[in-house]
Amino acid sequence: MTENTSGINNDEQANLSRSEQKRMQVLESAMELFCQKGFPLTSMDEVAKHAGVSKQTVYSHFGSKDDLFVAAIDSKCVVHQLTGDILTDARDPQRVILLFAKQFGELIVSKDTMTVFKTCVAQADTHPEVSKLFYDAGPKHILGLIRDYLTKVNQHGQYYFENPHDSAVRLCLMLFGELKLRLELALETEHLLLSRPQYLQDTAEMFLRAHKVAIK
Amino acid sequence: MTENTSGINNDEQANLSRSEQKRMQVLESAMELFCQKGFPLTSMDEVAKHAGVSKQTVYSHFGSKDDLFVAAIDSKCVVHQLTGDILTDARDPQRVILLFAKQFGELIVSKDTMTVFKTCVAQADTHPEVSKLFYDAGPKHILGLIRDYLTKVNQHGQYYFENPHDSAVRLCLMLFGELKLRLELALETEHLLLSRPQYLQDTAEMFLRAHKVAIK
DNA sequence: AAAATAGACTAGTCAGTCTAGTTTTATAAA
DNA sequence: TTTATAAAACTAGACTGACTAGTCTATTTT
Repeated sequence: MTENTSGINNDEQANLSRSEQKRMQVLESAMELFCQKGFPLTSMDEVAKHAGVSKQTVYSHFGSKDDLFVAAIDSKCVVHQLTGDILTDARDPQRVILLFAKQFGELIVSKDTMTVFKTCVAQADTHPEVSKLFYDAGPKHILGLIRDYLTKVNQHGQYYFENPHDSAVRLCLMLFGELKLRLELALETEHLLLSRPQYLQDTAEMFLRAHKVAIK
Repeated sequence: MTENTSGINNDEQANLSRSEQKRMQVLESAMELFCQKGFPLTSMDEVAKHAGVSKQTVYSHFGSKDDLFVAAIDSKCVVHQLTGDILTDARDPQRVILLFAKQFGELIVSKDTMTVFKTCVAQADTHPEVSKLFYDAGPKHILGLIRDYLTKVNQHGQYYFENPHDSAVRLCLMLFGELKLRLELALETEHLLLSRPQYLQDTAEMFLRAHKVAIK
């Protein structure tokens, strides 16, 4: 009979209903544990237990701990891709850059971003492919967006960015602030959180001031 | 016996001649291995072997692996303390900031600095005292130096830094450049090394431009 | 006598394999 | 439609082999 009311391939339905579901459970547990406790301190037994799955199932879906790690970080990166929809109006850089500063400034120090970043850095030597995934999905992507925006702003003569790429780098780095460094080092951050919005705004203004075209 | 041909203090020679010498060997090996392979992947047997010393000797000088780690990072930090002797002439910020940019820009991406930093970050959650040591000896120290310098520059009216501390943070972060991020992630850096001096100079100029007092 | 040595030893962890038995699902006959 | 059946996927848990922090002992050096 091979009954199938939908037009969708049999395999696809079958695989997603159980096998693929287990796969997802494993992947989600791996993301959580790898980012929470780090790669070396997370054991495969733990992942299996957390996913409510047997160890053999973990190994039948992902051949090794390394493979699982790569798959987990890859998923995390895909989830957090951000769009450049703010970076459009080239006629009003004051508003756009300030808005971007606020958004990026929060994103970069969010718990999720920090944990993925730290996990990638910690394993960079042993898992370069993971670093690459992260860099392309994160920094490279966002630098491209800003560089393109600054290039457009150049055409309106109000501001001038001689090297849009380098300017994009400088802007993003400044927006890290002390906060990011202290988060990386797991130091106390309470006193910085309050002044953070002001810091981000000041940074946006300082950035534009440095590139304002002289005489009006 | 206690023979001593030189005029140097007995204690110093005696203490340094065996026990302290072994201690130094262990400490130096620990610094090297912890920074090279990271804390979790360095075993005490390895440290002992690298130092040409027995395991028991390691344990008699440093009670545990954790103690040894703290001692090793502490030593590394002390060695790399940098002075603020460049940051003096408040009348010529162009020259001073450019000089600082070049020096700091190289220091921050040096192999030694990077490895210590990465090691501290990797162990920040499990060894917060190590993070503190690093932060105080490194970032905190240098930010203090620049903040004080910018405050002095303020008094000459040519440049104005409304918030010298935040300005110091922004300057240092910008000087990281793409290079530091790519080094953290162990990605290819060849193409950046060539343009690095220009990037540092542009950054110094951009920084000053943003704080130049308007009318002359 | 104090300090260093080699190396055995304990007790624990973990990646990955293997076994043996159970559940799910696809297929195809009744 | 129901039912039989075989393949595929999952399960618990034992097991191998390798590694590690830290202790202990017996011996040698200074």
